[in-house]
This record gives sequence, C-alpha cells and structure tokens, in this order.
Amino acid sequence: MTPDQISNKSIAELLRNIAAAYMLQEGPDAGKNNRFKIIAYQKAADTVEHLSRELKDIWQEGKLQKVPGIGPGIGSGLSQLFENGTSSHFNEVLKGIPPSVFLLMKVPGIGPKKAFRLVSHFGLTDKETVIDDLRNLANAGEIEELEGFGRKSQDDIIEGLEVFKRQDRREERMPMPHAIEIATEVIKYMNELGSLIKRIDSLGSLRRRVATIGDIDLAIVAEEGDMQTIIDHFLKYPEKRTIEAAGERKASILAVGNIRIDLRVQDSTSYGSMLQYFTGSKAHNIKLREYALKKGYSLNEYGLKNMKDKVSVQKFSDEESLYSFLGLQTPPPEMREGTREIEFAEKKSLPKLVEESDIKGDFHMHSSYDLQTSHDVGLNTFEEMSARAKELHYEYIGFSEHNPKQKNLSEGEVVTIMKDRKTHIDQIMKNAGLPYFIGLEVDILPNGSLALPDNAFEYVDYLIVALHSSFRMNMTEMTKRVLKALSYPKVKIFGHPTARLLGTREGVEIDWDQIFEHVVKHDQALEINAGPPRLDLPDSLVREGVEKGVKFFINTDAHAVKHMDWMEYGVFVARRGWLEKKDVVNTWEVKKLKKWLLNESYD
DNA sequence: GCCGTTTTCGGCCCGACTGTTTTCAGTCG
Repeated sequence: MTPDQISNKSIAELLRNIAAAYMLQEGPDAGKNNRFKIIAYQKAADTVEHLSRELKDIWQEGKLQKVPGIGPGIGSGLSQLFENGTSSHFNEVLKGIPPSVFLLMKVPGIGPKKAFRLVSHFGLTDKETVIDDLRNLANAGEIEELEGFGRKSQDDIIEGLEVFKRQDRREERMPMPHAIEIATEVIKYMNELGSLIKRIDSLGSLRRRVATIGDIDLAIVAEEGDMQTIIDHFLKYPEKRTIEAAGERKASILAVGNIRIDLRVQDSTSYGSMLQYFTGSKAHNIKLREYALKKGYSLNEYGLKNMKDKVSVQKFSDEESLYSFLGLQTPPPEMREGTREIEFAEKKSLPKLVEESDIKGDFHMHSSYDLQTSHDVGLNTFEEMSARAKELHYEYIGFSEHNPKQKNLSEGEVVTIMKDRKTHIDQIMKNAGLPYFIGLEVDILPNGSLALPDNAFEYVDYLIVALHSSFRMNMTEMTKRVLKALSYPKVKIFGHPTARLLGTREGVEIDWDQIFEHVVKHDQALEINAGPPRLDLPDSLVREGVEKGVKFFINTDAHAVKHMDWMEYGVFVARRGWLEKKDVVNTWEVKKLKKWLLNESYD
C-alpha cells in the first residue's frame, strides 16, 4: 500500500484478513489462544471501519493506542504500515494464504473457511480470475461434489457472486442529512395508515445520527393483527425499485439510488429491547451486555435473562425501563458508541446534550450581496435571511459573505467594498428588531495570511477563517498556516476546520491539540458546519476538543434561506461530540455572546 | 491481542439462520 491508499477502509480490510489468516492457521500455534487473538483483530477492524477520522491522522498525532481495540501489538504493526507502507509482522501472518482467499471472502455467504477450502481444493490462486473461475465451477456443478458443500451451497455461491457483482458498483454511504430526508419520506408514507402505526422509530446509525449512513432501518409498533397490512403497505412504497425480502414482521426494499430500506414491525411488549438492540452501536451493545452480565443478567434483543434461574426473562416496552432496570441512565442514541457512556450512565452523570431549541442564532450565512468574491454568492437578501431567522425564533444573527477577491481589486477598492457593505447592512437592519453582527468568511492563504487588507478589518465585528485551497499540505506546515491565520485580530471562528467533503474529499492534516490549545487560550471557537456535504468538525474531534475546553459555534453555512434549516444536522454532530449548551457559543444570551464575540471584558 | 472503580492476569457478547448434519460449523449482523 502506498501511504495515500491507507484509508480506514483498507486498514479494516487488512485487519480482517489477518484475523482470517489466524483462523486458517494450522499447526502448534493454532487452537485456543488463537481464538481471542482473532476476535481482537476483528474488533480492531470494526472500530477502524467506523472511526469518524482517518486513522492515519490519529497515528500522526501519536494517539494510535487511544483507539479502543488497538493496543501495543496491533498498534506497532500499524505504525510500521504508516511509516513504510508495509508491516513485516502483518506480512508474516498473511504469508502462505493466497490473496484470492481474501477476495473470495468478500462474496456474501463465503467466509474464511469456505474461501480457503475452495481456493485450495480447486487451485484458484489467481486473484484476477478467481471470481469467474468459481462461477464456472459452480455452474458446472463441481462445488456440490465437495465434502461439506451441497447443492444448496452451490446455488448460494452463484447467488452470492451475483450480489458481489452488484455491490462492486454500489454507491458509498450517504451523508446523514440525506438519509434523514429519505427516512422522513418513508415515515410520512407509512403514517398514511393512521392509527395502525402506534409508533415509528429509526434504528442503527441513522438513529444515532452518524455522519454517513449505509442502510435506512425503521421499526414500527403495531397490533399483531395489523402487521401484514403494514408490511404490504411498505412493499408498495412508490420509490421502491425491488423487494429484497418480505416476511411477516420484516421486509427490505431497494429504493431509487440503490438505497436499502429495512422495516421491522413488533408489538409493544418487548419493543424497548428491540429498539435498544437495533440502535446499537455494536460496541455499545457489547459493553452493555458485559455490564449486564456483571449484574447477573444476559441481555439479548428480547429482554434480560436472569442468569441464576436461566429462565425468567424481563421484558421492556421502552428503552428507559431497560436501562433503569440495570441501574443506568438512558444514554441518548447519539452517545451510544461504546466510548464511556455506560460509565457515565452508571454514575448518573451523563451530560445534558445541547438541543436544537437551544440555538439562538446562525453566524455563518451568505446573502446575495455582491462583494465581488471569487466564491459562491448566496441567493437571498439580508432582509430575507433575517426574516427567516425570526421565524426560527433566533435572538441574534451573523452575516458572513466570502471576502472580496484581491486579484482584480486594489486594496483601496476592497476597503471601499467592505465599508459600503457595512453601511448597507446597518441601514437595512436598523429597524429589523434583531441584534446582528457583521462577519466575513476569509480565506486562509497557503502562507497563513488572510485574504483581506489590514484596514478592512475595521468594517467587521468578527471573522470566520477557513481553508478553501491548498488542502494537501503536511501536518507541520498546515498547523503553522492555520495558527498564523488564527492570530489575526477579530478572528473568532475557524470555519469547517477539516475542510472535508463527505465522500469526496478527506480532511486536511493538522495537529489538533495545538489548534485546541490556541483557540482555548484566545477565546476563539471551532465551527461545527451543519452543511450536509461537510458536517465538519467531525464528531470525534468535537469530543476531543470539548474535553480540552474548546468552545464551538454550530453554523449552517447557508447560501439560501432554506439552508438555514440545516441547523439540526449540526446539532446532531455536536451531540455526538457530547456538547452541552454551555459549550456552544450561539446558544448563549445575547449579552454574554456580545462580550465574547467583540472581546469586551467580562464583568 | 486487548483490557481493567472487583483485575497488569485472567478473562473475553448474543443470537439467528442455514446447510449438511445426526449435534454442529460457518457466516452474518
């Protein structure tokens, strides 16, 4: 692997391959003590796959072993990998297993054991042709002759190869806001059934509001007699392309865009257990089960089994009663990632997470006012945006167009533009009855200086600095660049800090500890940009930052009035980062905010 | 190989489904 290819996905795959290799290992080393090593590698693979940051960045910060499931062993192998593009230890383990085995493992229904059997028995060692070779063998009826396989296994393999082919082309995970939109449509459609639907919830990563979502999972509470009607209705969803599965209590469809939607229907008696179980995350569930075991109960998706008599099962109609039976507070779904939420829940000291209704203003919005910028201009006027802000019950607002482009303008012209804008805003907002602040989103140039002449600073209340170019820079240089930008006067917000675009562009490499330290010291804030393609800062960095005392703004980066509704997405990110109201500057009372923003001293 | 307000050693989550089997192994979530 070249360094650029070391993505979380490829690392997870590598770790899973190593687990498989240990599983296939024969000889004196094989056996009992291998079993837990295998689990350890699989666990590490799961964690890496679901990280919201690149593992490589975490390694650069020297925090590899802080990642749960990565200890000294796997950690040193990964360090080697990051440094040299290869790891002698990992290679040693993988040696002797043909690469075609690992490829076959990607076919649904084929795991390490079957893959190895097939490859060694038929000599399918060519990675390039193994898929086609296997299909030919299956079609020729040769698989069913193999011991341990049968006619059905052979048919399953043919089927699995088809699915594999389709998956190959399958789209990546979608940004959470997109998934929420789709889920909302489906829920609206299901609610056409009226009183038959007692309750409807999202499940899994969607309910936990993870930044990117794979499938859309929904659950419904209904009477036994209504379940078939509900499933039938679901299968007629207008956006449906194909039906993947249809049972009495469960069904899956593929909607337009190859988006899989799963629905399960259940009566109310053990709905709490089911909701808890399918909300996950897997890491949270494992920790919860371990915790329950210590208390003498075995937890599964139907309830809690008393380990003493091994018979009595406690059922729960809602999640709260399940958690409280175990002596725990109920962690909000956004917190259920198996980090330390159970510990906090046990001590009844879960943070009270920030809510959308706490938000009192938006500080990153682009109006249609023409500042002769080289970036996008907004669609709506200052009036329209402040009118919408009032509808949203905001108590103040901040405007932040992009800086004028310096290339074709003289310094004097830029200053005039900035001055005119201030006059214009002051004039318009005079009678608006809404406290306002004049901001500006300024490019951080490659050398760390700001794309704004010094004498233009006078016409703004605050600056958002942000990266819009030269994203690929090494960590030292990038850190230096950003720290320099953050040291200009009136800079209060570092906008969309990693500059990532979900599914399109990785975030930049920065030493976050240095950034955290700087903004804490200088009363500055990091932005949680709620724009669906960004969701930036990522939740894990939000969590790290707040533990160091960092303050945040949740902003929409709206380029139109309707984008101002994106705020909830940013709030979800904040909640996943364990933010409370006090950590988010744009939830504060206007007086306190003003002092902070304008660097006025506190009383 | 990882991990720790019962532990730096001795543990390590739960169940469904399926197929090829006569009690279980493999795969999956």
